[in-house]
Amino acid sequence: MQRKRLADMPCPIARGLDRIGEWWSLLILRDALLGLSHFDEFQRSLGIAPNILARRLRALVAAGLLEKRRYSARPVRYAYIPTACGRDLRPVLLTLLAWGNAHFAPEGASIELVDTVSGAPVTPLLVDAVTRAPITAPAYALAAGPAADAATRAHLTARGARPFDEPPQPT
Amino acid sequence: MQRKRLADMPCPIARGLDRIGEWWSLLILRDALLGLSHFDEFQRSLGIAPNILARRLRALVAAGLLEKRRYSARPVRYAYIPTACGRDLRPVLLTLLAWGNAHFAPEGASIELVDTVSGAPVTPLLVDAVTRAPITAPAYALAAGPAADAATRAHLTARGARPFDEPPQPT
DNA sequence: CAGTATCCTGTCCGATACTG
DNA sequence: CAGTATCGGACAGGATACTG
Repeated sequence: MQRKRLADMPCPIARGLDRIGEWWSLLILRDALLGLSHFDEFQRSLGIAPNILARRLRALVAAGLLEKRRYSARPVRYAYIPTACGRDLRPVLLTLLAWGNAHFAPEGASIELVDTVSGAPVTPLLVDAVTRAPITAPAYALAAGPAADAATRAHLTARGARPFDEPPQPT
Repeated sequence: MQRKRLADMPCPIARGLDRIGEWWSLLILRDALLGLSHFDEFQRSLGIAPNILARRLRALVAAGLLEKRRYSARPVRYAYIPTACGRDLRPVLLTLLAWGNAHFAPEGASIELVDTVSGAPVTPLLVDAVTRAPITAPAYALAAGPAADAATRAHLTARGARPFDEPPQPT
């Protein structure tokens, strides 16, 4: 067993990672969400070897994040379009982008999220979809869900529904 | 060149990926944000080999996501605490968690985000931090920032500030 | 243009044994 | 308990050549 099966873990983060764990996958998805759909568009944009790109595209299609759609009969040509599942990854990409800009772009952002009307840069914020309250500790926490197994339940409750990131207490 | 240097790419997503690209990293961060801090806590929680855990912890400390803090003098013992940068990863983890629950948990969620007061499950939503408007296409888009190089700028403007995920047009 | 077919290398990771 | 030291296997990824 070279690699533990991420998809078998109960944690939804691990399950998600199983689909996008290879570091090309998210970059391909990023480009696909930007509107790229043809093989050579990805290739030029990413500078990726063709065999690797083919492999990753196949995996993403198999994982249900991309859809292979024929757009030309002769010669046979396929476009790779994000599925609903793939499009739902957008918030993940955007938070990741914000994080990268905040911490690893000392010279300023090279790509940023903007309001298309005003053109002004936008800071994304994660809130409760219902109350619109920012999701911060300790008002929100991770807890065992209905399908949690005993181990997961014990793991979470042992820590008393820890808020998931409260400031570390000084030791 | 066996692997392109993710950190050298202009895209903030790629830069971020460079820090958390190995699939253990996010799981370790997840546990660290849940409050785990000792070597054997991570080891038990993840079922990871000790040498790998040591390597990943070292990398995470080097990347500035974790801080190594001595909590015992004899024997010398260290705790691994998320830094501010590591804590800022929380929204990424939470959106990833929501995505995993939405798409890869057919039997229901095993771990979910809850309101600590009511105990009710919470759906996270990404909004504009200022206006609190949900970030959806085409009102928001990715655009070249102040530090964008010519290639990046061309790449983005060539598509006319594509909304980053508008529904694929039927072909 | 859109891939496929080979070959190769790096390294992530697992297993295990060992140490202060 | 908190790691380090070795060893080996699997595979992601790179380079390149080739095909309809």
